[in-house]
Amino acid sequence: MKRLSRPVIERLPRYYHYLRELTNSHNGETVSSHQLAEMMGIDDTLVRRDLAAISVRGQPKVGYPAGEALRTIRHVLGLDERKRAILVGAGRLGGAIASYRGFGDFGLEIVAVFDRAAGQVGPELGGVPVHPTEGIEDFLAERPVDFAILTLPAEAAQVMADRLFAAGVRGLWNFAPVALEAPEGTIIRNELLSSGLAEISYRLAQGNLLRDAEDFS
Amino acid sequence: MKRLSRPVIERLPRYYHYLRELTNSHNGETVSSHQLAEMMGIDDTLVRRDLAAISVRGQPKVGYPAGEALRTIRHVLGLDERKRAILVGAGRLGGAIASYRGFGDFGLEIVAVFDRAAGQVGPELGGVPVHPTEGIEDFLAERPVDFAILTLPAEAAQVMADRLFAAGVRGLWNFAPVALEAPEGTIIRNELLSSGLAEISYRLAQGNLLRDAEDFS
DNA sequence: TAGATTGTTAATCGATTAACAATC
DNA sequence: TAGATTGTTAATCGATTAACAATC
Repeated sequence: MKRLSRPVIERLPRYYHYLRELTNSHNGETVSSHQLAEMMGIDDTLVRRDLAAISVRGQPKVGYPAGEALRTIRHVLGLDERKRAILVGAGRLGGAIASYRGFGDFGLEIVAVFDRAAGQVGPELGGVPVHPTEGIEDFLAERPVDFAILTLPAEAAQVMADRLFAAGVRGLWNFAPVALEAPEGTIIRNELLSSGLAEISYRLAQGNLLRDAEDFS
Repeated sequence: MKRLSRPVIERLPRYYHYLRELTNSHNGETVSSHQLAEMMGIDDTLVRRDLAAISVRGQPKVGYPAGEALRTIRHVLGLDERKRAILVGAGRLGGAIASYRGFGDFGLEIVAVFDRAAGQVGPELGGVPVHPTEGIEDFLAERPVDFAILTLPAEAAQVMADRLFAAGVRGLWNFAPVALEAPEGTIIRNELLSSGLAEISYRLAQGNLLRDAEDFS
């Protein structure tokens, strides 16, 4: 398969979301590009183009097979592969992520939590064992992971990121409110939640309260 | 000022972030488009274009005034205006957001937290008073807010969103893992955290570990 | 068959980048 | 002045949408 463009990659989880809704409400054997387009707030040509890009074929006059589309998206995004991760920083946000069960559907398995003050956190967080930060390197040497989730304060984030990459971590899902640098050959996704707040602020300030198709991100 | 395009709006918080770093490390009186471009991982022409769009003028041979650029972005994004919000859903994620102080720099003031089981949460969360959900309408009638932050489970989210909009809320910052519908004339931003996970999953699956300028979102 | 819907090519649109003149 | 950097116009690039033929 050709490498997908960024816009397509960003739409796939949304297709996935809506297709799941459709297939749950058992009237969802097939779905037309028009239906999906309406749910997504985009043009139906774009839906057909996206589905073609991941080789989901429809039938004229009938539509697309919803279940197959769902499975294909799962596969293309790699959601059907287990991804082992550690979480660093057992603050409130870290606790929320460690406890949230929904990521399991996306193949995520958090195998350990690390915190400077592990003792104060307790032996487990969201059912995951908590260890002191010092032990990260040893842990990773024995049990490598696919990526790390970073939920530390801004000040501590870059240092920890460097440490993690040095210890062989290949990817980082960063929730610290700072844009982190990653070395060549690794992947990083910075979730700057304040960007969302900035957008809301801008739109409120503009008095631009009209909702458009782009409200989903 | 002309209405800004979505890509520009998404870059402004990042400029803001880097400009703040620069001005903190006191060698930051002026900054060149080249410097900013490097930090952002984008072309320097784009930086000049963006700054021009918000009427920040530079001086040939010198660069752009960092402090002024910072203030202008604050103003354009409306970060210098106080935004009053309520937070609905005092789970772990809600607690993390209510407790996080950094949003204050963006003008956010969370004035109340609501939860179905307010009694179990306690009288305060992150220093904000906690009330039972039943009281939302009365509260908003007396003390209107600019928007609401939603940190509920997926099942409860749409019903609560409808309730909030009916009670006159004009904007919604939604962290529930579901894309919510908003009525005409209101704004909504859905933070689907699982989209970030999907992207990481895809990139790991592709073995595409090369970091590019797009790693920031 | 007629009608609906897919699949794809061509046109459009918008954002980014290249080129370069203006300017301090 | 010479050189560096801005500001802007033109070119390019990529994504979306329009048009429409193919097809069940």
